[in-house]
Amino acid sequence: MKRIADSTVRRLSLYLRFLEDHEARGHATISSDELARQGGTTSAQVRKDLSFFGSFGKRGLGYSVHELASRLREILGLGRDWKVVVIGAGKIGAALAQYRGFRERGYSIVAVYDNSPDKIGRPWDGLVVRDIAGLERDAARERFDIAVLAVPAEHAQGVVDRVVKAGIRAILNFAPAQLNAPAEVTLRTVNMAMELEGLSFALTNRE
Amino acid sequence: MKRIADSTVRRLSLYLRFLEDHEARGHATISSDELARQGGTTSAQVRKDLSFFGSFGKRGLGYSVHELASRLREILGLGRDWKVVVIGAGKIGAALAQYRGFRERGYSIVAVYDNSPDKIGRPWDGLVVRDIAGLERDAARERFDIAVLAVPAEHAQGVVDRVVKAGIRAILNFAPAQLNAPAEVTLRTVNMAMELEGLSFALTNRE
DNA sequence: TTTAACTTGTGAAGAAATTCACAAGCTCAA
DNA sequence: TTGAGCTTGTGAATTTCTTCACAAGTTAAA
Repeated sequence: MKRIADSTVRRLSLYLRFLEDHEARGHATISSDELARQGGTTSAQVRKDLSFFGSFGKRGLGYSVHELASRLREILGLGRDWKVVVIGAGKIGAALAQYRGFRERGYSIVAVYDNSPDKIGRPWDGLVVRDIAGLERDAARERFDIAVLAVPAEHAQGVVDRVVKAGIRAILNFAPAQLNAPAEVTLRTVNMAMELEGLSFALTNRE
Repeated sequence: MKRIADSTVRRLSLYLRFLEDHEARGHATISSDELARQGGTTSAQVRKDLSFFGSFGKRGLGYSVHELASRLREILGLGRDWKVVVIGAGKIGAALAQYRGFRERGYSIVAVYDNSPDKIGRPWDGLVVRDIAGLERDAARERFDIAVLAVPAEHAQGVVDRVVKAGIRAILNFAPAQLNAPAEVTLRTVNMAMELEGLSFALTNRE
């Protein structure tokens, strides 16, 4: 498959959100123009994004809301359940765990790890905090799909290395650190500092 | 000033992080190549990013770590304190509040708002949760710079409208919703669902 | 001083992403 | 069946972003 830009994938997520709204309201079809308006983009962009994956619309009519939503779910890998492990049983991990959209979309948090003796063994959102030392062993048996990192920046790279060794191939990192993983592992970082600095940059450099 | 791409600003944040490391280790100079290696980019990219703002290096030698860090802080608006309000006194807001890097970099959380009678008046990280109804009035007096939104998606647009009316011109949104704000307001959204779907997309569409 | 080894800053080239613009297909009403 | 009114899908054009490549400046050693 031709390489798909990250920006395209993000927009597909967005379109899916809108489609689900429309689905809930019982709308049968939607045009690229309507999707574009809601997503803050252009209709050509919407059609181009979709065109990488096939042609889902009907000329003159638009897209079947239900069918397009269904295709996007398939494209985004929402057709199955993903086993997510949270690494770091602190506040950030806890905030993530209570995020509704998580389970709703098929991401099930099946385990939580920490390295602190104070936390290991404690109950945590219906689970018990496990010792990070057992990650590789557990992963071999339980086949985790995605690791969410909510650990301090100074430990993040070490955790990534273990996660990779454990055979997990997708990582969502919340530590404010630049991390390296082999090419076959997908790593995304959400960095608060970067977002805030984007804002203060804009506030400072406004003409 | 020429419009600066978002991607450039994000990289500047990254470079600053590295420079601070090097500063702490007492390194006097650094080359674009070293910065690039750490940031996962190319030296040409580093130099190009910096060139939008001036020329800070010395040929044959590289950049003064201290001077470049200082210039980047200035560019990113880290020379002053920013007054941040958190809207939504739930778990996400709480997780944000305890994030160290926040205060360290000059972002001070000066107020927290909610609309729930259960929460209003309660202590919260050294503050007292305020009634969102008073936002506009408070903002006029206290001159808030940045609003961090940690409210349910269905309320997010309403809150944005109030925040804008209150004269705040930068918003960091954690609600999984596509929001609209006038052009003079900078709005960034961090959307967990989008990040996760980026991962499951990658896992699903790997050839 | 001279030379070798570096490194920056930046136009120009190249690649990637977005937008344009239009042929072609579909629907509906008459 | 015809025609008007929409809307898609997609090459081409355009814009934006990244990489190339090299002149010019700096350092240090001989």
